[in-house]
Amino acid sequence: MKRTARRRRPRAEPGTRTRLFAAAATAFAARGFAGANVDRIAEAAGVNKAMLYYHFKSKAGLYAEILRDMFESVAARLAATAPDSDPAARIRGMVEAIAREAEARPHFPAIWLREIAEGGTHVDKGTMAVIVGILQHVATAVQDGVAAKRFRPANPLLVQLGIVGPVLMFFATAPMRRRAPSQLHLATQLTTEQVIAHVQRVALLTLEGQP
Amino acid sequence: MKRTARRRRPRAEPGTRTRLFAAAATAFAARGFAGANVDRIAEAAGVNKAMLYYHFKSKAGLYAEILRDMFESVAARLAATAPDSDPAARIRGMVEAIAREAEARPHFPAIWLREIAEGGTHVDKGTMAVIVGILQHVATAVQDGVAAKRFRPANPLLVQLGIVGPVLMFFATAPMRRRAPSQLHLATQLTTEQVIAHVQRVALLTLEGQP
DNA sequence: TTGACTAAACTAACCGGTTAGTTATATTAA
DNA sequence: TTAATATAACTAACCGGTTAGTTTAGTCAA
Repeated sequence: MKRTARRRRPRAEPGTRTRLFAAAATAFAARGFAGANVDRIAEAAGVNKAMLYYHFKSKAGLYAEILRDMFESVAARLAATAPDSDPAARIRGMVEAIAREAEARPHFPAIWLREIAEGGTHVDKGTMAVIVGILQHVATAVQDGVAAKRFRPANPLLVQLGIVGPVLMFFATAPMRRRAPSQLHLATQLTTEQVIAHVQRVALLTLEGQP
Repeated sequence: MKRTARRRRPRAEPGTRTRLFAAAATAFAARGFAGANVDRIAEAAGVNKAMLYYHFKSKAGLYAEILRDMFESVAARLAATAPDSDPAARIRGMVEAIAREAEARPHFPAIWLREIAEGGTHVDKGTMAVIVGILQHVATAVQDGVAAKRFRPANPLLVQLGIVGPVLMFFATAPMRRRAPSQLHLATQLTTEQVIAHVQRVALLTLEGQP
């Protein structure tokens, strides 16, 4: 039995691969790698499941591609902020890169938090190199700032955590805060700009302030 | 619903229930709710799978118990720090409560990060109340500090994120850092005390410092 | 007797992944 | 011009294995 006229996919619509990618990113963010279901991903993308295996190697391969894509995008944002600018500007740039990425790709914070919880099990070597590069960006900014006597000595790891932690948590907890009891004013609307400004201020206060 | 009376027979080994609880917490932290496997949890606890369903309602019920237990423990730690102490001490107490909990129950940070990523899907009403109480502790400390003109006005959510984010991330990323390339000195040994001191300092610097 | 437990079989649903076959479009050979 | 062919994109149906959860039958100690 023929169905009613097979829909012609207009050029304007994103391709099957792109739609699968987006649907998978949403599913992985919401349910995790093990919790996400390839049948439902395909359904959400409006294609047959076999197409997922036509365009991607496997569920794990698709996930790995999403991971790499995420971090390469962050690295690209970082590269856009002049790497030779002064240390404080580089710290601010890091905060902004993470926050803008989280805004542009809503699946980014949740997937990243999950990957941390899982000990980076799905992070392949290439992706790990990208991540290391991103963190290195912060570490060298701190080092340069200390060398220029603009920053007081600080453990780079603590600075990284002080930036990535709050920013990721802010975006990742958004769905939860919406469900939280309203008596607690956790749901207060905060703009991305306010979060960026706050984390930038805290990071630099820590680095520039007195002990 | 009747809770089984906790009359444990004196035995050298920890009870079956306790071992199941511990094995499940480890599995849920490492693999997430969907990724964890009840057969393997039972095997890790050294008991038959049927015992899991004898002691707990279901996989979801077991997970919910672990969640509640985690947050009740944090709340208990917080309650131990005099709630009428000065605002700065209460902020410091929050940092310490989270960090000590993470140290005492290694599954705590990973499970909590996953639950955030999942939008609190598994958090029941009672557990949510405990969580709200914990966050409220920070919010009122900020309010009191502002009222006493010891703190400058600050969004409570940003203060909470600035404490919980870095501390959770520090402990949760530990397994990942161990696997990270050694050229990056991310694996530098930081003690819990150092992390506590740093996050306390940053939080109070933000609240007490000048704009 | 009863509560705590072992061992193992069982089920119904679900999962990731494969397969054989179909359709649309473009290319090429006569 | 047109018929044969190539190729990419697609589908329905299926497959073997795994999963949470149940059940049955029996052990053991207080």
